[in-house]
Parts: sequence; structure tokens; C-alpha cells
Amino acid sequence: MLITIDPQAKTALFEQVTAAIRTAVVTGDLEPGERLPAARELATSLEVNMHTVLRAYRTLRTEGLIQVRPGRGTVVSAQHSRDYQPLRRALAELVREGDRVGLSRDGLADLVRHAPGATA
Amino acid sequence: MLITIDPQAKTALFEQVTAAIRTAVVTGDLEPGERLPAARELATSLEVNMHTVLRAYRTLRTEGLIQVRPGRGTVVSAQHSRDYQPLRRALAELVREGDRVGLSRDGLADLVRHAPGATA
DNA sequence: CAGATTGTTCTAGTTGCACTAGAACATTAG
DNA sequence: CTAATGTTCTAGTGCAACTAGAACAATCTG
Repeated sequence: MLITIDPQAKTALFEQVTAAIRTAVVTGDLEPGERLPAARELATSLEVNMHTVLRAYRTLRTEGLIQVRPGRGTVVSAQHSRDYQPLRRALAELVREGDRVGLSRDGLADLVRHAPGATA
Repeated sequence: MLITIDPQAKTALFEQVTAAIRTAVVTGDLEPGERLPAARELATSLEVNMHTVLRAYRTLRTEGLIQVRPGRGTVVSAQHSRDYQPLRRALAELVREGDRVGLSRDGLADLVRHAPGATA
């Protein structure tokens, strides 16, 4: 798995880690059951504090994307072997439309974050 | 125009204001040429500092959604009388898919924020 | 021109969160 | 038992958001 983060970016470090893994799961780069690097290990390779990685893991666990257990490590949830294809298509479509009308990624993201619906 | 913000929310105040107006423009609740409340005025009604509102206006101006000039006030850009229909459809579709696989709004928003594409 | 309105800019202080750091602990695998 | 891994706790640092007040510039109206 390839994760790169930018310490200079405006987005928080833990959010970058979270987003990278989430994207990998949605795109299928990370398969269900696949094991993620140990927190300390990933932290070292990213030159980041362990707590930052753990926060990312915690966030993803809350979302149900990964399963985390002391001593055993962290793996991609099997229940999430869902079909992400429609989601990916919708995502691509939204990004395309956003570009067309000139909205930035942040603007688009904001639009999604505050969008009405089931999860609200 | 109706804007409400939640001081207790985790999202920044200026971002809430920004998102509310952006959404209003995209949904057509705010029409091109329509005038926004004066910064001081809106700040008072939202019980927020003027600078917070001004930051939201500045952000939206950068996105090209509104036009801002001293003495004249703030209006929705006419150039942005674009067709937002496809964008709205894509947005609704993404939210629907996100709910289906159990992704939160924040998770979805993150996915969009870090999505590849033209604007990158 | 004079005055009112509105956005711009500047300074300054407070608060909360992200991040870092180190350590002790619980759980699991071998 | 030992090693590996996530959990929890304490603590300190830095930065961004927010607030507050004031002076300034541009525009419109009378």
C-alpha cells in the first residue's frame, strides 16, 4: 500500500491518512481482509506521531471500514466487500460537474458535507 | 434568504456560512444578481463576528460564486447562471450511494476533497 | 461636496484543536 | 513467557478560528 502525506497541506495530517486509506478501500486497492501496517510502523514511515495514525484508524473503524483489535492488528472489514462501483461512478461524475462549473475540491466537499439526506 | 448556523458544530463557523450560501446558489435559492445581506448585518443576525462573515464572502468570491465591491455590496455572480442541474443530480446520486455503503457525510466529503481530477 | 453604506485592512487577544512525546496497560499470537 | 499491537493517560507546543475594535477606501445618494 502506498500512502503519502504532505506536512505542508492545509488539511490535517490524520485526515490525510484517513482519506488515503478510505480511498484505497473504495477503489479496491485495499481488499477486504487485507492487513494494514501497524500504527507505530506506519507512523515511522510517514514521519508522523503514532497517535496521528491511531486517530485515523479510529475514525475509519467508526465508519466501519476497518476492524481493529489489540494484538491482532488492523484489517479491512469483510462486511465492506460491497460494490463500490456505483459510488465511484457517482464520485467521478460529481467531480466532473464540479470542474465544469468551476468549483474547487474544497467547495465540492463542503457541498457534500452539508448536503441533506438520510445521514444528514 | 435563510441561513442558520450551529455554534456547537464541529465545522468552523465561517465554513457553515460559506456552505449555506454556496448551497443556496447551487440549488437556485439565490439567483444571479441577487444581493446578499451586508456583512455587518448578517453577522449581527447570526450572532457572529463580522470578520467571520467576511471570510465566508471572501472564500465565495475566490470561487467565483459572488461578486463583492466596497460601497455596493455583495451579489451573486451573473456568470454563474450556469446549469447546476447536472451537479445537483450528481450530488444527490453520490449522497445516495454514500448512505447505501454506510459512509458518513464527512467521509464522503473527504473522498471528494482528495479525489483526483482536473482541479486536483 | 457631505454623509451614509459597505467591504478592506490592521492590530491584538482568547480559545480550542491538531500534533507531538513518553509511558503504562490490555489483548492476542506464537 | 515474550513479542507485537492497539488503548489509554498525561502533558506540552503551535497554529488556526474567532472575537473585538478601529481606521480606511470605494460607492451611492441627496
